[in-house]
Amino acid sequence: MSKAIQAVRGMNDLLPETVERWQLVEATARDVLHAYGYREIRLPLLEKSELFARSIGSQTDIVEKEMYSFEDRNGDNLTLRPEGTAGCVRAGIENGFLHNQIQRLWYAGPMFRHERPQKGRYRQFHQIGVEAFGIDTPDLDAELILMCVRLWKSLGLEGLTLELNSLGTPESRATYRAKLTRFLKARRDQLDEDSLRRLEKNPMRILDSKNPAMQPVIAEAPNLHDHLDEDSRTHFDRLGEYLKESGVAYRINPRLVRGLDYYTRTVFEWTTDRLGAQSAVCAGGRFDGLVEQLGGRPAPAAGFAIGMERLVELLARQSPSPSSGAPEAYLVLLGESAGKHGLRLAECLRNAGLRIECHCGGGGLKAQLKRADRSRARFALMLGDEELQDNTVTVKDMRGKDVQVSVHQDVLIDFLNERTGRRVKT
RNA sequence: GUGAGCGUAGCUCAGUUGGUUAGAGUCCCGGAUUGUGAUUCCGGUUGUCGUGGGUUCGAGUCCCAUCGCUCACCCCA
Repeated sequence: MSKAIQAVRGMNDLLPETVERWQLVEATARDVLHAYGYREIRLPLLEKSELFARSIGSQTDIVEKEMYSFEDRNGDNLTLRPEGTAGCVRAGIENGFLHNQIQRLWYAGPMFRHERPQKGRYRQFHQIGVEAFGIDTPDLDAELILMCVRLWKSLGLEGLTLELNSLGTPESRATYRAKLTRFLKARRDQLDEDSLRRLEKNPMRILDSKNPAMQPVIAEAPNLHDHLDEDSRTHFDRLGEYLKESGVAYRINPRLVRGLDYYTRTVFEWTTDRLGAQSAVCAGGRFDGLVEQLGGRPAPAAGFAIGMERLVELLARQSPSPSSGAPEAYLVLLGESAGKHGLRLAECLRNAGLRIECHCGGGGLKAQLKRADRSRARFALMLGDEELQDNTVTVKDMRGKDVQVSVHQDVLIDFLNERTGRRVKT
């Protein structure tokens, strides 16, 4: 045996058992999003590297050290997308559908970040992203959150907490940031190593520190909310009213800081305490300046992204795995002539919409029934010399009590439809 | 990028103070009167003990390096 090749670190295979749960989440999400008038958009995995530097921010960790960037054969600097918003905005500007218009869009797919893998964090991970353009009022912010609530409910998800904050406008944020930096610099000696590093690059992150020793300093630090501009404050208050009106519980977290530079005003995060350190399952906010920043006519926008791996993991630990996709019946074929007849019979059943797994490779009845069992099929259909003589099939219920009946091939479809409850027989 | 823990059969793991040909369960294959699965019983296949070096008469076990995995920090969905 030659040496086996391993998958790239942090890039996982999703095996069939897992995929079934993913498909359930994807289908549910699609239905919910469509219920709000959001339309799917499909975007490239590769973009010019500059797009991310200009949107996410050149000083952010994502752009500075986590992107999969390379030069292609033309010498263009390209990057595997680390998130979806930038590409979506780029596509909107390029295709002209943001120009003075309202758009509600969603997409799903893999994102790539070169981080150290740990629970809930992988180098290839998947997001469902939602973006709405052209609306600057907080009713949109509320709609996005209500959409999340509906999705959690549809999936039967429990234990998620909504955290809310407002970052204000770029101007009010800059003022606050300067004030915070002055405050922290005066207390340099009380800051830990991480915070000293963040002091220059992203001082607001210090407020989010997990280090207990930092808490006294953080408690005294100036509050972002006291520095919000008038419009941002009204916007935030109105969002709160909408949510109360809709019965959505939330917690205001003035320390909630998003890591991407383009966020303005509303930011939110759905978190759980059941997934270890990577607790954010869904997060988003407003990015009113991004369209203009990327070269489009100014247009307000807001959106969020769901971390699929985290959501699926959360779902997995609270409900047993769904068993969709199992065939309705497994066709057991005994002998040469049954083999020939069997392929035709299987096609016939599939024409009627049934999922049929047909035995291949010969073998005795015992071995074939064993496979029938493992296929998760409800029924085993046995076809041998005896059945061929009188045009019947022996139908064995693999899941119920040991019931076995002989059914004429002419009425087999009706029989199976009725027994599997696929359709009510007329 | 930093730290900690762990690498023994396809999978889950055991393996005494270093001491013969390295074990269990599971999975897979076959059998228990010819065409009846899942349950039970019997039999069988499966290992460069992650990799490379060192210590030793002798290393799965001790030491060093390296690779990989996991979790946490950081970061974020």
